[in-house]
Amino acid sequence: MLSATEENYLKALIKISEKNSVDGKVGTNELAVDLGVKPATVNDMLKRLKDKKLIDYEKYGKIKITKSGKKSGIEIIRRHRLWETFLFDKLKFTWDEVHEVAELLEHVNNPKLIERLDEFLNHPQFDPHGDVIPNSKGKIIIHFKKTLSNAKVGQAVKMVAMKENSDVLLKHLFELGLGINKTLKVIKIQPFDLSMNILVDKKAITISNKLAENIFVVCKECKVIGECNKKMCELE
Amino acid sequence: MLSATEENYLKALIKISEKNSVDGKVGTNELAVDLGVKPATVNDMLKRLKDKKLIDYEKYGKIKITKSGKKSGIEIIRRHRLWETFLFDKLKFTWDEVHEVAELLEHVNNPKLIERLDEFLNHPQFDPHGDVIPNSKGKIIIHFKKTLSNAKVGQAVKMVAMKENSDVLLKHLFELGLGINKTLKVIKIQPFDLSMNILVDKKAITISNKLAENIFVVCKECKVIGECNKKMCELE
DNA sequence: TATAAAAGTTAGGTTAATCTAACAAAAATT
DNA sequence: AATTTTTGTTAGATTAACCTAACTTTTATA
Ligand SMILES: [Mn+2]
Ligand SMILES: [Mn+2]
Ligand SMILES: [Mn+2]
Ligand SMILES: [Mn+2]
Repeated sequence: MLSATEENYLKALIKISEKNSVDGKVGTNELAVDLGVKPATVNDMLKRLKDKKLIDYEKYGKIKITKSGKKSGIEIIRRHRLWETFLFDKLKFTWDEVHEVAELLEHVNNPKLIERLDEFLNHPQFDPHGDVIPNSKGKIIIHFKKTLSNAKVGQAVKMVAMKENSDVLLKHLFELGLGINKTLKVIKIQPFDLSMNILVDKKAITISNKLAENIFVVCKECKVIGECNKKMCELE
Repeated sequence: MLSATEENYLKALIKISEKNSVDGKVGTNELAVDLGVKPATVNDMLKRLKDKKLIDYEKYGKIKITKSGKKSGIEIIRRHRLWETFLFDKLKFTWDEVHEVAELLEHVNNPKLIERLDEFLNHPQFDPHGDVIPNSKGKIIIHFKKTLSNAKVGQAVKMVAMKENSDVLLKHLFELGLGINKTLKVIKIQPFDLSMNILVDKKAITISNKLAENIFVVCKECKVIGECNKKMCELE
């Protein structure tokens, strides 16, 4: 059994090692900054995590999460993102409110709860920020995401994520009636500035090329999103 | 801010003092047994709870929860019962599975979460065990519950709770198609053994007087359940 | 009422998670 | 290569929540 604190270390380790994509190794100070604690505190915890075989680590060396550590960590990320989806879809929290509450809910460890929640939410693939929700086997489906600016006239695409999570972008999208999982159909592209006329919820709107470059989409017809731009998808 | 442990002490205190209805005072050992810890541990915590003005307590004296302690405690009970309702109504957990998970979820302290959950569940008044859910002001609507055995021929009543929560009773009710919030109409009462013919979901069933004495009901017509057997309610 | 039983307290110890302050090793810069 | 900066470790404290063992007070009962 993992404590909430240990769970947070694993999440942080996964997040940072994804950023440090060279070798996926992480430093003590880096972890301390991310978790908002002192390096001495991290050092203590590293010993416990090593004992539990959740990390590989030698004194003065770099930290590397183990297979087992990653498995647990991904499970926490799954819980976090499912709760975010619940809060957004069902309880009508806004995009920027969900994270804080999910930070608490993610530590409630009951497998049946998470499976039932997943079912209740209709096995969502993305959380409200467009991040992929790992499946119940801990597998993260890799999405070959393209931006809306790659879509062609006449094409229908599904919005799956945003390039950044800033408030200005979010508010802008909200005002335009855009959001995760919405279906967009490209009506026209202006050759001059590449701005697009698109159809959302039967309403025609115009969006700039700059905005289109910040919206990740997948081909509407693709059932298996992970295989999107391989065979049938028209997005390039 | 209260820790999960402190919250559990307040819940236990409210539960036990309701049972010790003479003066509502509780002893150290009693609390220890209920919480599954040693009396010495309780003694430690009593000092902390007293410092936080959540209990009144003098050395070798009895423990009495304060106004403020009760307010917090009822808030936890509200969360617990709302989560139980969520698990039962939305995630299709069974009656006997919800408590364990709600024990964890109840400690997630976010007011907006609870208000939204309450809304999402349509402001339920009872949890899946028939216990009253305190409202957002911490008020517990007092129900003048009567057992089904008090109902008269021709009367329609709503099932609100069970006298006990045993598995045998639950299974029996389930097999008969009975459950919380179901509307029951009394068709006939056998003078010999007081067994009842009742209508549930348009189906006629027969139940023994013993069972009828274990089912709490309120008059179907009463909007304000708390005022049930005062004015309009036919139940006596 | 004296004594035994029950209830409650205290002292001293443990563990997880945090801290500060001092120190040591590794890396970067001159 | 020497020095400085950055990074990481250790020692020693603290706090909440638990424990055991010994002790004290209250209550019950012979
Ligand atoms: Mn988040
Ligand atoms: Mn967290
Ligand atoms: Mn319960
Ligand atoms: Mn609890």
